[in-house]
Amino acid sequence: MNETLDLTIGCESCPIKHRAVCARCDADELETLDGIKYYRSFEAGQTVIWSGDRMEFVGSVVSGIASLTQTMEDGRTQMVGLLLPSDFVGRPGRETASYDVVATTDLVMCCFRRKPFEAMMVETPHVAQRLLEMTLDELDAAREWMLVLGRKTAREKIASLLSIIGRRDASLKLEGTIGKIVFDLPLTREAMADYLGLTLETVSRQMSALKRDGVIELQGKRHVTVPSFERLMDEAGDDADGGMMA
Amino acid sequence: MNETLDLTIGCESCPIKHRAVCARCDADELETLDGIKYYRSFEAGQTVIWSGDRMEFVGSVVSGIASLTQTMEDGRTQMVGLLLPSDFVGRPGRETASYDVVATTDLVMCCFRRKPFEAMMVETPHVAQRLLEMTLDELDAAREWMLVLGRKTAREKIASLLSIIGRRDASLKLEGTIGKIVFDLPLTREAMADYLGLTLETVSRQMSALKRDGVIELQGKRHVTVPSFERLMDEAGDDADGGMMA
DNA sequence: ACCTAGACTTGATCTGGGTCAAGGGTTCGC
DNA sequence: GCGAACCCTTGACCCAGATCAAGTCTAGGT
Repeated sequence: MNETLDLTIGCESCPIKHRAVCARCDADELETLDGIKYYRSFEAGQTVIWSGDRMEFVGSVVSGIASLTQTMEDGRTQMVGLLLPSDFVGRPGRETASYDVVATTDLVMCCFRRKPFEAMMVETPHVAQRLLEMTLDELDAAREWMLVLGRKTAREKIASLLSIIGRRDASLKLEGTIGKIVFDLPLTREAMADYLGLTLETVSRQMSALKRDGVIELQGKRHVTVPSFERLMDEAGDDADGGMMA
Repeated sequence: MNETLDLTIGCESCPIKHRAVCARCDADELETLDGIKYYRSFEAGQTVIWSGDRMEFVGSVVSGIASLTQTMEDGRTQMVGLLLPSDFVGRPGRETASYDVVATTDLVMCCFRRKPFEAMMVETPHVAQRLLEMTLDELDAAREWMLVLGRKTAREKIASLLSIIGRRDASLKLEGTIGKIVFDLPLTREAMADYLGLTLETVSRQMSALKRDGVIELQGKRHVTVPSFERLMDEAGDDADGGMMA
């Protein structure tokens, strides 16, 4: 786990310990990255980059949450990815962005100018390999989400989202308590709806239903307690260990 | 375009001209691949590999169509990817398969034993980089599909699927006629439903509706003529050049 | 203290697509 | 030529989730 993090593309001073240091070859790539990396901060609601814009940088999320969204001309929007701290943003080798990237909460990103980053990738194969692993993980996540979008009921969708956020949050805090999990929802009801392919009213109703049925407890609108994670997974319709393999 | 194909992982005798030859460095990797590659044939309906099984090989589709599907315990299934000739199958670096891979039509695959293939990847960085590009393309496709699954109506879903298959098919045949497109549907109504998150009855009804409205013509059940590709794209709800960028 | 705005909840009603059911067409083996 | 197995179509009905419409709750701002 820690060894994997060490191979993540990132930077020295991030609160999340992830650096472009390769455990295998003992080289420190930070040297080659210096001068091309910089930080960018965004307020909640700000757009980081618009779909179709020229992409000047790649980078990773340091703190906060960003989301990838696609919008149709008539305004229907679908969130196609949730970027949590340590997630990579951008696509080496492509000139323009394919989706809108929006700061869902206040957000800090660690960026690298794209061209020099691509050059470095060619010279340091293990960075490309690490990037491949990360991309394959994202692909798996996207495909798991396709099952959620295509076949699950509203209640199962909510439970799936809560279990993903809960798991990520718990593992970041290293408090992998079996059973009980506590976390703050970083998304508005509307953002949840956009991620799940629902309306915000349906999200609200199903949250109330899950609360009524004792699957979750709510302190305020955003603070969630899950008394039994197994129960939540069950509601999500996943087999018990489904997401643990990733 | 041709240069890209030359970099695709593949083999010498495939009907599709794709080989692991690197245009950049003039090396021919086939040499290192010999002895670890082999062919496998499957009949329509056969399962290539089950989710959770140990993955002994990676490879690419030579002819026919395979699909990646996920199934819930109660039998609901969602197709999460469609593999057309030249598409890569498998995940270097992972021991077990994440989805069922099913032969949708008769299928021939060109396979490489996974371990030696992984070893080769480490030694020949440009293969890893080509694989990264392909994976990023797949990720884009998966995310585009999330919009289809989450926000589009049944009619738009059908139109989206037809435009994807039609485009792929037309570009393979190099008959990129502007406007009119003719192709054979390689999927049953049920497979279409599984891909679109619909029931087969709804697929059938919407196909009839598109036919009634002159968006498509049907000769038999599977042979499709699209008189105006622009019209089809319009029905799909994409902006006109949406899928062309990929 | 009061006002406003954004985030959320809840109710009433409507509808797109699911479900159930009854066919039709083709292709196979016998 | 006949049944059987698929694959596909069409109709009738139903329901989960969308839509429309009031509200409530909370945090700021003045």
